[in-house]
Amino acid sequence: MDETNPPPPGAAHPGASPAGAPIGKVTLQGLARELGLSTATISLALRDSPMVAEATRLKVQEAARARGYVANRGAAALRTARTNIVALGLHDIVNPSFTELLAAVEDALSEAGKTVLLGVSQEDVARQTRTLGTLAEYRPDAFLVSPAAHSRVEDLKALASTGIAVVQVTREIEGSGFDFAGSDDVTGVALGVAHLVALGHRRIGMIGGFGAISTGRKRFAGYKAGLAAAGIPFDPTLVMEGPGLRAEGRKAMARLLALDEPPTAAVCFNDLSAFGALMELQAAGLLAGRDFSLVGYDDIEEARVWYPPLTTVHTFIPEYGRAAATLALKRIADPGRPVERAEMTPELVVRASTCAPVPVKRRPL
Amino acid sequence: MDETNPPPPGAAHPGASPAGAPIGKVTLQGLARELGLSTATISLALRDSPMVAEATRLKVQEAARARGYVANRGAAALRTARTNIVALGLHDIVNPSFTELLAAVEDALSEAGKTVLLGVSQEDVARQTRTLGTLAEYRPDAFLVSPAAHSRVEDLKALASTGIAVVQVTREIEGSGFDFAGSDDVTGVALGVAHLVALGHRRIGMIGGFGAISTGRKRFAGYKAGLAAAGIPFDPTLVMEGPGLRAEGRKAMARLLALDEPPTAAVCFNDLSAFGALMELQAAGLLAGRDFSLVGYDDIEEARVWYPPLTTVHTFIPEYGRAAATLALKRIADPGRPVERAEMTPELVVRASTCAPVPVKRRPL
DNA sequence: TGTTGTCGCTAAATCGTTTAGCATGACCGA
DNA sequence: TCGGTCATGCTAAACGATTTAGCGACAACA
Repeated sequence: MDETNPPPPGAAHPGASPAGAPIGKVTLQGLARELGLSTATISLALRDSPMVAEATRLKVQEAARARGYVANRGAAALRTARTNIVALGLHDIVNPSFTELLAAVEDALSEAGKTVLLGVSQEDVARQTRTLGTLAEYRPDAFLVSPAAHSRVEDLKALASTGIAVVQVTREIEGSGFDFAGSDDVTGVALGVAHLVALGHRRIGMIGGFGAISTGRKRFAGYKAGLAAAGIPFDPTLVMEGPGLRAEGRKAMARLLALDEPPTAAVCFNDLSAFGALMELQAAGLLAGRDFSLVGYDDIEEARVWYPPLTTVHTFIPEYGRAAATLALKRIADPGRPVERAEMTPELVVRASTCAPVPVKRRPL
Repeated sequence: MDETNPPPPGAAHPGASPAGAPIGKVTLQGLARELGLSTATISLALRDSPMVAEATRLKVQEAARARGYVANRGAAALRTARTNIVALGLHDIVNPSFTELLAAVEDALSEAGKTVLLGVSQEDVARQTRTLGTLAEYRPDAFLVSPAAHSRVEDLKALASTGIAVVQVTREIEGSGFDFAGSDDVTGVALGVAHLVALGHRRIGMIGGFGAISTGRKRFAGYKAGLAAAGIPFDPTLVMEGPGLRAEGRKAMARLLALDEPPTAAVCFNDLSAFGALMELQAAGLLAGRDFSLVGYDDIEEARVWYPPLTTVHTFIPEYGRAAATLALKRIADPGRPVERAEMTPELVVRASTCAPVPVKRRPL
C-alpha cells in the first residue's frame, strides 16, 4: 500500500506537481506564446472546435497536457455568463434524509457537468438570507433550495432574476410559483394511517412535525385525512408536535405512553422520530410490532436494519433529488418554461413494527 | 404563515426580484455611470476603503442597495487571484460521521467568509481524479480532502501547486506531507480494548475496517496494541474485515456468534458497524451490556440514543472538522508554513453496551 | 507668490477566457 | 493574370471587478 513513513516534522509544504507548472500558472496565453498561436486558436482547439485543423488541435492538446494546463472556469464564466455551478441552499445536512438527498443531487448534477456550491441555513431565516446572498455572488446557473422554516416568498424571489433557475426541493413555499421536487406527503402519511386502520387500530397518535414548514403541514394534513377516511374523530391530545429528531421522538413516545388512555399505534413525521419512539418503547420493555404499532416516514437506509425493522412510508428521496437536479437543468436550458412539480407518490413498506392493536400496559413508576 | 393557495398551473416562472433589477445586471460600471463616479470609487466605497469620503461612501452603498447590486465574485477573483472558495473532496457523504464532518467544516468555513464547493468520489479513485480536476478549474483557495481508498500520493500532489493549500481530513495518505486533521485512531481503539480488558474480557473481536484506507490500518493497529498491552495473544479468526457499514457489522456479528468459541466482546471500526452488530444481537435474543460487550467508534449522535446506549470512543468529529478548516485557512494565509497535524485524542465514553464477560449462549438454529 | 501637503477621486492596466468578424494564403478556374 | 472560394487562424473587444500611480483642487504656510 502507500508509504508508511511519517512526514519529517516541520518539513516544507510540497511544491508544484511533478507534472510541472502549478495550477493556474499555465494559461491560454502562455500556451499560445509557446506554440506561436493565438489564444483564440488554443481555446478553440481545446474545445474540439471544427474551426481548427486536426493537426493543430492535436498539437495544442498535447502541449496543454504536457504543461499541466488547467482551465480557469471563473474567467470563462465571466465571458460566457455560465458558471456550471449549481448552488444548493439546504436548511440542514446532518439529518440522514437530507444527506441522501444531497448525495443524489450531487451525483445527478456532476453527471451533467455541474458542480455543487453548498450553503446551509441551519433552519435560520437570517442565516439563509446571508448564505443565499453569498452563493448568488458566484453567479450559479441555478439555485436548489430547501427553505428554512418561516421562509417567505420574498426570500426566494430575490434570487429569481432573469435566467437564474430556482428549484425548491423537499420543502416548498406554497404559492411561490417555483419548480418543486418532493414527495406527496399528504398521500404518504394517509397511507400509513390506512395501514394502521386496516390492522384494527382506532386510537392512532402522530409523533413529530410542526407547522412552520410545508412538510410539517402536509404530513399533518395526511394524518387527519387518514383518520377522516376511516371515520375516526381527530383527537388533538394524540398529536405530539416537534422537530423531526430522535430525541424529540423519544420524548413524544414517552408522553403518549403516559396518557390516561394511550394510543395503540402512531404514525411519525419521519423515520428519525420513529427511531426515537422505538427506543423509548424498548426502554419501557415494549416491542414495536408486538405491543405497539409504529409507522415511520421516509424509509431512510437505517429503517430496514432496525430491530424490529421499521414499517414506514418510502418517499423516494434519491429519486426526487435527481428530479430536482433535472428540473434545474431544464430551467437553465429554458428559463421561460412553465412551472413544473415533480411530486413522487410514496409507498408503504410494511416491515415488522406494526401489528394488530394491543392495549398498552403502563410502565411501572 | 405563508400563502397556501397553489401556484396557477403552467404559470410563467417569476421574473425579476421586487427589489428591481435582476442579479448580475447591475454592475460596478452601471452604478458608476448612474452616480457620475468612476468604477474605482464604487469599488473602494463598497469595500469601506478609507480612500473615499464618508459622504460618497454612504451615497454609493445606498445606491447599490437600492438598485439591488450583487457583486460578481468571479470577476473579482480573476483580478485578485483569490476565490474564497474551498473545495471539499470527500470519499462519501452518506455516512453520518462524514455528514457531521461536512456540517462542521461548512460552518467553520462560512464563518471565515469561505464557501464550500463540493465533490464526492464515492470511494473511487478514477472518479476522485475527475472530481478534483473539475474542482481545480474553479481555482479554490484550498482543498480539503478525505482521499478515496487506494489513493496515492500523486493523486494529491497534482493539486498542490504553489499557493494552493491542501489539507487531509479524517483519512490521510501516510507520508504525503500534507496537513492533516483527524483523530488518533491507534490510541482510540486501544482505549476501547483496554476498557473491555478491565471488565475482564480476554476474547475480544474486531468488527469492520480494512487495509485500503489509513483509518482502517490505524484502528486495526490500535486493536492489536490494546491486546498486546494486556498480554492477550492476537487471534486472526476474531477479526472481521469489511467496510464500516451497518449491514456489514450485522453480518460480522453473526459470524462471530457462529464461531466455535465466540468472543465475549468486540470493538468496532465505527459506530455504524456497532449498530449493525447490536441489531444482530437483538435478533439473536441477546442484549449488549448483559450478554455481550460491544464498543463502537466515533460516537456519532445516534450512539447515545440507542437502546442500549452504545459504549463507544468519542473522536471529536466536529472539532477536527473545524481544525481542518482552520488548517486550510492558515495555509492559505501562509503557504510556506511547516506541515501541521491536528490529531485529536479520542476519549472513551462508557454507556451501557458493555459489561463483565458472560459466556455466549448459542442461538438455536 | 510659490511650495508643500492633503484629500478625493480617476485613468488605465490587468486577470484568463470566448467569439464575431477579419486577414492570409493556397488553390482553382476562367 | 485575376478574381473567387475555402480553410485556417488571427485581431480585438468584450466580461466585471481590483489596484495603483497620479491628477486636480484647495488650504496652509513661509
